[in-house]
Amino acid sequence: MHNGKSGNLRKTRIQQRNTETILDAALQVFSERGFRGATLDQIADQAGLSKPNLLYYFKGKDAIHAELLAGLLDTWLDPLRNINAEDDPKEQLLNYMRRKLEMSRTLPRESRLFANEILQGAPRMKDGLSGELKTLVDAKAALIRAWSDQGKIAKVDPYHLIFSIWALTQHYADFDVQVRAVLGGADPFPGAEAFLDTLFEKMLAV
Amino acid sequence: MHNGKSGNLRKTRIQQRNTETILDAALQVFSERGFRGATLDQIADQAGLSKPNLLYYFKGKDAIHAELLAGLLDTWLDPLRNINAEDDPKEQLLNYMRRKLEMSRTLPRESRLFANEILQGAPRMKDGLSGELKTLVDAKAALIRAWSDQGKIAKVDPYHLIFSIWALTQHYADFDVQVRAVLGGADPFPGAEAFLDTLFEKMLAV
DNA sequence: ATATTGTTTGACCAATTGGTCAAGAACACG
DNA sequence: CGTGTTCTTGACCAATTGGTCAAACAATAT
Repeated sequence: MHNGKSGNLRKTRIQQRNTETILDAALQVFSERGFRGATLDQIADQAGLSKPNLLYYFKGKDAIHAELLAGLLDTWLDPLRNINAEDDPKEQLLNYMRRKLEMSRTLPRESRLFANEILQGAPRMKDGLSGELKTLVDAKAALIRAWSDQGKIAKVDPYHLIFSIWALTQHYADFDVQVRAVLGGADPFPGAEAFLDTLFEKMLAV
Repeated sequence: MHNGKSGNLRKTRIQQRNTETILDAALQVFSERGFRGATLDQIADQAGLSKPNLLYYFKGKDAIHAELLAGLLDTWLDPLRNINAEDDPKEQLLNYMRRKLEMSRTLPRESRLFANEILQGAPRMKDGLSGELKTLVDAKAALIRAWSDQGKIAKVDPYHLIFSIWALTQHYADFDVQVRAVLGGADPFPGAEAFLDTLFEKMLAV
């Protein structure tokens, strides 16, 4: 029986293993070629399976892509959720930045998958952006604004502060080729962390 | 006679007009769908020409894309070239940031074309990155480092400073959909300019 | 063992798409 | 005008690619 996109309650060991293999292969290929640039043959190749076998586990190219995107926004926003009214403001914002930078280092494929989707106008994620994303950012921006007003951090536009964290950290995953070309191939992350630490210290200091 | 990619010494008025129309249409389509996501039919449509007519002026899809990329890196790096040893350091860096932000506002298609190319691993631009780009950045980074050492600006890693300018400004063009979704559709640029001005003031202050 | 269910694939389609070509339409110019 | 050149396009190809299907091949349960 064809079970397609239904939850992750896979029946057999084989199903579990193969869906994981396929999703990992698809993440690889989609992230480096974009949705339309990726072919089922490439994904099948990368997964070490035949194309019809791929389509035994997923209804189609769109379904694979959709499943990858489904969890992505959530994963991506998770660090932002941890920001709360109780803990130290500056420390939390620095930590958020650090976690995002860490994600660029350890999950570059996910970052590029996301970047590809946004670059193309987010045709399969628009809802998530103006719904889940906006709601969460609005809430955290209000919190940051309060900190600003109370003099706990410098006066900054909370929205652009959040954008700057996204831009600065994701840049190292999304523009990796360019960064490494300029640095002559050296690992950018140690330098990036030091730079961003100092930068955000200065930005937020009252 | 087929004149293809040869310089821009077009013969007739018609050739001049049509090559321009095609390149503009191609910029539009490539920037919003990526190289492989774009089709000749879409470009022809956008240009108001037939597909064979497109191919009368350009040798193929690659040739159109190549011609667009050819000038792009140059245009993109132009503001950086203006940084010199004579004028005021902080003022120049602020100006560079402002010009890059301005380019994100007025040339978002070019920014996205560039982003697309880098995201895919820069298959058609690698040489430019490790050649022209690296050389220029190395030179300007040395200059910035000197300013740092002389106490004319704060102590900052010049490479990551440059990366931060790219990341922060291009983000508003490349992630436009996301930014506008969060802001509820409002124009991000006025706020961005104010935010980035303050940010770079603080970053560079001795 | 054997029937049942789950998995895999070679052989095929139909649609899309980059590109060709010959012939017609528009244009330049003596 | 007339004629050679430039421009334009409808009709086609061949290759790629997302997707199907029946038949073969494993696993598992009884």
